[in-house]
Amino acid sequence: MTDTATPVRARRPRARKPALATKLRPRQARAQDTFELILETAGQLLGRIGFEQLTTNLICEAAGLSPPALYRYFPNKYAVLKELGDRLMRAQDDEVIAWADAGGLAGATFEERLAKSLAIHERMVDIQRDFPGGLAIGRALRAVPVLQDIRFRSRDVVAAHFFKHMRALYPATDPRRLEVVTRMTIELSYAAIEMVVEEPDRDADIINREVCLLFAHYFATFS
Amino acid sequence: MTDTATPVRARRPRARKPALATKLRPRQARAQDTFELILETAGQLLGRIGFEQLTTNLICEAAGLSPPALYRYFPNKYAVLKELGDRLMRAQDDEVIAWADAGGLAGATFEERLAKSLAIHERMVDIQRDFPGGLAIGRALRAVPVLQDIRFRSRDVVAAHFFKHMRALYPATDPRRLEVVTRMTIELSYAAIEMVVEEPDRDADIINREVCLLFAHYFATFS
DNA sequence: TGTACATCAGTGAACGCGCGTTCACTGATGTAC
DNA sequence: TGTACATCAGTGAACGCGCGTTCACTGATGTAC
Repeated sequence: MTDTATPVRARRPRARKPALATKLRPRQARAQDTFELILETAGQLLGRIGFEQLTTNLICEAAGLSPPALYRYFPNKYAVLKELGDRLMRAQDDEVIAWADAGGLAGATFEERLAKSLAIHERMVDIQRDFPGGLAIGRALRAVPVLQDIRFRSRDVVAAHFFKHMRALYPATDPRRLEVVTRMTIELSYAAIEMVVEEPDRDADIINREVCLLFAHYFATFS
Repeated sequence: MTDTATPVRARRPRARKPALATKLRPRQARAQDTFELILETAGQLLGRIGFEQLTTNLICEAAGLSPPALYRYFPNKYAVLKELGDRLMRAQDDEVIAWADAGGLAGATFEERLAKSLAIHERMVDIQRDFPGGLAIGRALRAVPVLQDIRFRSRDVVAAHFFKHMRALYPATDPRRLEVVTRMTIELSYAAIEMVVEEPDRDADIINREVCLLFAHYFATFS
């Protein structure tokens, strides 16, 4: 006879996928303020304690709100992180796509191309640096499985725009190679931006410049 | 009169610094196996669920151990992560330092330098890919405040070795610039390695090659 | 222009769960003689 | 070579805390007439 008691089912260690969508959107001005306060507080906390220590209760306490106020808008802390991540990515994407569409990748001389890419690179650094908890958010987007899609999608959108321009600029290059090169460049740019953001200021300028030099010399070999 | 009740002290949201050192080192063969089992299980779980969902109880359950067995060796889960991070970094550092000390950065021709750097790059990718949870560990080293020092120290050690060789190879370059360039290159290499590890195989080879091309063309401008 | 009502926004207090951790213990291994 | 003892290794069971979350409620804002 088998044991009549229900056998202990080993809990399957799988990544639970928490809901990420915001719940109610605020309708009144007061509610909009609360919504923004939650995000800003979360961003600041994130920068100080890292996203792993971040809890909904802590956000509420630091924002001077009661927990149900947060739960009115966000189902859990991942939804807060997602909203922050979306905003950071969108802020950077909008800027860099506009730059590319305005011919940022093109340039008659090496110096012109270098100057243009340096300008956008510094702009990206500024955006991430000024965003509350920007560095921590960027890292969370890498490290938290449920948030990774945000980063991938952002990268893909930017890559698609870049690729369009790259093909026009380097028509003799194998498109497949060019596509991978574009994605790789964007990925490394993200890494460089994060490096600069966490770097003491005295080195930041050198790194910015050298990263752009690195890419410029590389692309000079394309045709 | 002030209230006699102790005022509620707002908890200061600061990153608590958990102890990271391992406690007892295993002495008997059986204990050594347990120690390794904990690390291997943690690595595998990490790859599946991410380090935020990782708990000591979960590691124990998956390893078929009781919690006190883990606590015999590790004071908390960060100590487990630290040990994993140390091992991954050490595995990569040892290899890349040996490569540099054997003249990996030098080469008579562009092609020779390219081939050498491609070889070490692929080796790094293999190490991280074969390491259980390697990708997740790499990300945890970036994203978890208490673990960041491991990555920084690793990067600095490698950078110091590289710099020694770089100065010899490019004596006409401002040492300060060369130092920053070295660190930046290493940082971007890490990012590229992570990108390749998470990339579908078909693109991995292209990315590997292009990253090395990127660096090779850049360094070709130094003297 | 005021009033009644509907809806929106936020609170106080508590809950259950599971995480990190520990206690008192048993069993396994090593060693002195 | 066997035995007694010390130390090492791991278990079962439980703990307290705090996290995520919810309930029933009050107060604020908007709107129909």
